Amino acid sequence: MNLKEINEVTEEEFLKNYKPYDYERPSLTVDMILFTLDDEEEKDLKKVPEKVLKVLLIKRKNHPFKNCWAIPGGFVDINENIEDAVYRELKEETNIDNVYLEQLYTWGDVNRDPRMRVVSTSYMALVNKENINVKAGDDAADAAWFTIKKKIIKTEDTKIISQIILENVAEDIKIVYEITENIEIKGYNKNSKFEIKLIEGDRGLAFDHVKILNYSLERMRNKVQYTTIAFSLLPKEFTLMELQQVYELLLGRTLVKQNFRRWISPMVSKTDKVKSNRAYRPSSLYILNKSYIINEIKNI
Amino acid sequence: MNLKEINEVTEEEFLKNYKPYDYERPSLTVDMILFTLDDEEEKDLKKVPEKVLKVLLIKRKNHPFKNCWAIPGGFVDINENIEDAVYRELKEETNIDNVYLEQLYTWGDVNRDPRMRVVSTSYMALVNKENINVKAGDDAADAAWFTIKKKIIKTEDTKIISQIILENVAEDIKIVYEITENIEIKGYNKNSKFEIKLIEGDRGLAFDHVKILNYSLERMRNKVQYTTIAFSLLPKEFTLMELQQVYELLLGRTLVKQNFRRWISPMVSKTDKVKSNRAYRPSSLYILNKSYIINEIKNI
DNA sequence: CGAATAGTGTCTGTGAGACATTATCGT
DNA sequence: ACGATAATGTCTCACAGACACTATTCG
Repeated sequence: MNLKEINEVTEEEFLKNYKPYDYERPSLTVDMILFTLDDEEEKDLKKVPEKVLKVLLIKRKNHPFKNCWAIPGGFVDINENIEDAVYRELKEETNIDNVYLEQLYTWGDVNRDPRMRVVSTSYMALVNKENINVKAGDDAADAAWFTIKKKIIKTEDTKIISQIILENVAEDIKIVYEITENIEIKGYNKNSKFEIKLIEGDRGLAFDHVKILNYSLERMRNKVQYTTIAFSLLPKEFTLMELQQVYELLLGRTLVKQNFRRWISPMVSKTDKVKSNRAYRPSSLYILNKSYIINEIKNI
Repeated sequence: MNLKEINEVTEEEFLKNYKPYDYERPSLTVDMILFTLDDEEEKDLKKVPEKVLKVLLIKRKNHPFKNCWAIPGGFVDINENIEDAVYRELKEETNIDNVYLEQLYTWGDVNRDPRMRVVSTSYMALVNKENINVKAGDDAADAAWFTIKKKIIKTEDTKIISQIILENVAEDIKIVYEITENIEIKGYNKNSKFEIKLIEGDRGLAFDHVKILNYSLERMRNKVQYTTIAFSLLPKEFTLMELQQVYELLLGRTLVKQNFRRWISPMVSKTDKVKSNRAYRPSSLYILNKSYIINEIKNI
């Protein structure tokens, strides 16, 4: 044993005497982007109601961004895993329990929050509206589902201009953002910079929450193509037409009926129930074959 | 104006008087998983050298996990964006500058670090070894490239057993972990739990770094299929055989030559240079067409 | 010349896209 | 009967997989 080793402390001793340096640390929060599906009003009984995508927002009752709408979330406790925090917050603000929350991204810019340094890890879930029951949390004056749409306005080589439209008819709120995505090449990857501008609505969303919503829409559009998350938006039993509507909504393009059915057919099973409350031939209800949740599905 | 509104403070006043509550906060670090490609020794001039994937690890010179190998990284400063921190650390430990670092995941379990609560956001980059020059940072006694391989041992319905093998011949180190992935269904998503066991080597990697490496290998395998990141591992000019080797290595399966060439052909352009230092017909060097970096490529 | 890779040609089956047709419901 | 969707059928074209063959280099 040489001199150096004699002078060394063991890991046990080191940890016993360890005092964290007294430097400042960021606060850590979690955000949950909850998406759900809803039927648009349709009086004509001969037509299938259109589906719309909705996102859960809360109205902040405290400063900063008082009275602005925001993505629900909260602080992570020092003795709490991040995962546990997000499931706790989810349970506090809705009654949801058995949902899969997927970690999306961690937002760590210095000036995200005007109060202090706050780093936020965002999670996303797709839920069936019938299963949940939203209640406002501590920091929320109100909670409401907003329809969310992303419209592509213009695409160039390295620039994409789009709009994010958030709307709640009951509250009479419409918020429209214009998002300019500038694509840079860094090495062999693309790296986008976003410019965000509020173009309609009295006030925008709190913090950098538009950016987070935009990111989660993109992630969802990708995931929908090779997983079965789209099914989370529908009840256990659904018609193939409803399922197709969901895919069209999430992908942002129309699909040819028979081709969609051919693609989806190995994943679903027909039940002996039918849905028949409208002025056309009733359609069979289908369920998802469980094995397809585990294995990645073929690209649509 | 009602009584409530009279009593309200403005956001400006609120922020001026805001004192952060004195609760404990986690420390925040970044980890960088750097992958590169290397030729395996091949004396037979008639054969093309095999490619191996390598990952950069540093040897910790302080407690905890003193003398264990670890993923390079460091603390995020309170006045520093997370992104800036990871690029700063990258520059400090290597001389890399113009690489794209992709955020992977944020690890937030309470007991990740025996000293205190540390939350870590990990980033990944694929680099060409020729462009970089690794130097050990402050907390690192040493830095070295380890070959990394993931072998599937057994796959069942909801359980996958694999091994992660890390090796450095110069340092005479071989570390093997067995990873058992238990797949659960949560809603319409899969949710994996991992059991990790060191089965070869004097000591394992520091902290939860095997878990992070495992995650990044999976992410890379996915990304390789619809982006051009594989090209980051090669020099600007490469042969189609080298490129195929990279794809085979990252995907973990062999590809048929002509099919691979047909698939890759729209993405690359032949230069008028050739590579000819071995005992067989020289091969043309190719370059990637820049437009394919931006647009997503077709699935392989 | 031999042993290896470079590079091209081509057959085949699968499956996506598109279009067409019949069946069935409520009004 | 009408207007809508349900459900099935089928033609075509693109392309992935597989295999075969020739060309070229260095030792």
